[in-house]
Amino acid sequence: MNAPLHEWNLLPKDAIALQKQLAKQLELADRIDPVAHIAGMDIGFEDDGATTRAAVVLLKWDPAPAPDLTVVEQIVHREPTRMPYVPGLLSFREIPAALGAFEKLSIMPELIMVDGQGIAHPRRLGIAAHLGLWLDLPTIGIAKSRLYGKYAEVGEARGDWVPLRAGNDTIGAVLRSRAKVKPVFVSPGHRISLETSLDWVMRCLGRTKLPEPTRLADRLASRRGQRTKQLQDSLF
DNA sequence: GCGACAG
DNA sequence: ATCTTGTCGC
Repeated sequence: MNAPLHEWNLLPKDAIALQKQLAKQLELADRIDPVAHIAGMDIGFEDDGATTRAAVVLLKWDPAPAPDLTVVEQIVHREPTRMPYVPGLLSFREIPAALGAFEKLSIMPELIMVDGQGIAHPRRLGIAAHLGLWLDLPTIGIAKSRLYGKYAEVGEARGDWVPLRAGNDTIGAVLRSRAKVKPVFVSPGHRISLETSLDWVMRCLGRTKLPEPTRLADRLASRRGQRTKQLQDSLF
């Protein structure tokens, strides 16, 4: 599964054409193996953007006796940044480093939660969808802000959600993952439906806005998250 | 033509 | 995304 450079270093027009082709291969019906492990993935940058830092956190999922998630592995993988950020083409900038991190994982998960959009994208190929296709694994996109789609106001209670739509299609959901806090944008990536995506996000929610897999990956990928963790650890 | 625009 | 302390609120 080595990623040839030509697959990622594309001119915008070619990247856009490729997205349209790949989107046709997405499966939006559930095709998920029994879930034993869930991974969270996020990207951060260092050296003023010169280095891309991919973080993957692997959690063990225990449904009984009480739903529980336990961290079993954490990977941080660094690579030189190869593309600038272009709205709509995020996956070409971040996936290469993400793949490097997944290759270092000793166990592959049955489900991946990605920081970013799934199909809630102008060409239905957000980073979660693109990664799901490449790894051939179920993926869910959980973004902290909107890239594409229209939506009505969401209720204030935790668990309330409204559809995120584009034309006549529902491409995701705007979910109030925590009472009175800005909602998150959930959209299926690959091999999963929106309903199941929402179920998993709710099941992985602690008392924070982001579900555990993405929250932990976020912390591992970001500078401030590392500093905060070290500070907390030093306080025992 | 004028905004909007994941991370 | 990143630069960054304290501070307001549940």
